[in-house]
Amino acid sequence: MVKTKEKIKIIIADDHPLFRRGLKNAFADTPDIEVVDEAENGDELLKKVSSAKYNIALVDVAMPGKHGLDLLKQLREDHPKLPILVLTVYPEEHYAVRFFKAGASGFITKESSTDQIYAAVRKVASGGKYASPLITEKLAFDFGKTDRPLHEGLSDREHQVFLMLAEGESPTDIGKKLSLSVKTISTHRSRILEKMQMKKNSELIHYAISHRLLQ
Amino acid sequence: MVKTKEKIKIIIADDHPLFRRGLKNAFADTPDIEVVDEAENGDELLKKVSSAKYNIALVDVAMPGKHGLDLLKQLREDHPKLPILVLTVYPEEHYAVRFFKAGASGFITKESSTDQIYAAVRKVASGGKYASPLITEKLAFDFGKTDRPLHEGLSDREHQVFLMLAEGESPTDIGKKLSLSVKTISTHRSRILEKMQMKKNSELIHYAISHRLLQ
DNA sequence: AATAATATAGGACAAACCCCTACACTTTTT
DNA sequence: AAAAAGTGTAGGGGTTTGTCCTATATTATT
Repeated sequence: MVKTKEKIKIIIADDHPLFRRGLKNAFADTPDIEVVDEAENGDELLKKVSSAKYNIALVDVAMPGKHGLDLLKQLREDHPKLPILVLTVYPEEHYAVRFFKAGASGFITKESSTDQIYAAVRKVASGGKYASPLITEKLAFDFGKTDRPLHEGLSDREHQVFLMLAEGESPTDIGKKLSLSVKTISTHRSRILEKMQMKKNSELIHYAISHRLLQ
Repeated sequence: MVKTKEKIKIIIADDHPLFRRGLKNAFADTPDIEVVDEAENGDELLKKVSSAKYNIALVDVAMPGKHGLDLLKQLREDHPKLPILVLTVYPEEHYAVRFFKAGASGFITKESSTDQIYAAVRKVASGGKYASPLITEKLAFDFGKTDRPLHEGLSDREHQVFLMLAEGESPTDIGKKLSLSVKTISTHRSRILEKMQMKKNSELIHYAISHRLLQ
């Protein structure tokens, strides 16, 4: 139907040379997608992207230098119209939401097959959003809920207990410090975990650290 | 000294299709190295390695199924003569020593350039050992054992349990995964805490995060 | 060969923890 | 105003962990 079709021009950003090579090679098989540039860290990506000749940025968010949400937000700010397809190594349903909220157009893991990646690129290039079925489900589930960070939904008492748990204090100690029964702390804990959609204290610790809620 | 140009036959094991593709593509450029097989997890690797003949196994040690030091040791046991070149995403200095002790012939990170990987493969194929300059330095440095990071004093098993605890896994789950009694995990935990001069699991988590030992 | 470290785990008991339930009180919603 | 939802508190009962001690087989180190 289309004769002179414009190729989708993408820039890939990943700190692993071999992974970039795999990507380039994979896209070499497609008639409609072309890797026109690459970057091996966030700063390089930001620099190259300013020349504005790409249709998509395919970005690993776990790179040295500027990375993660910071990188994503920066990209968004500098180039509001450039669609960003986020690549990640972890199956993190947890963070997918965050990335989408920060403006990503798609989210795929590195375990994905080439076909999945082609699909994601095409979808995103045409202005759509792409997420794996798993993540889509998760997003749908989350979308009734708060727009704010998870921990802001906690009550004052819960927040207080949350921080103490995140610091590794035992329910018993917390109970003593607050002159409450361990049972009470335990109940708070359950509600905290529920609100934050977590199952273990270790997740609270990770959350608190990554959100700089400690010290 | 080699006249007959036998190609070095390697099998690559990595769970990321695109990374495997990158590797294969990179070796397609070399006249003396050939990727003759691949595996996408540890068990598949063990199976394949027992049948066919390879000169080297190039193995990502962070795969689903059998992996890490366990995989390495198993490979070593089944095929004492097959040189194993370990690939990893982790910051090399933390783990290299452990892998060499377990019988790896070489150790490179996924950040390596193709040239470094070619060099490593050739070195290892000819019966040598390969380590990046950084690791070599580190090894030499550690020889005059100054104050080493706490976690390096752990035995392999302890290290493994340490990481699982740091990820927040419960003793019961760890026991199941490793087919060990909870008691054993508990004993390991005590020794880990003692060696690392800590008292609580939460400290392990903090340590692991701040030392980037978790993916 | 001797010694130390490692990997394994049992027993016994205590401490801690978790799930479920409950209830009073407050805030929000209808 | 009535109903619903949220918050702070805690008990009961069962499960999981931790502790301390002990033990044995296998490796490493000296």
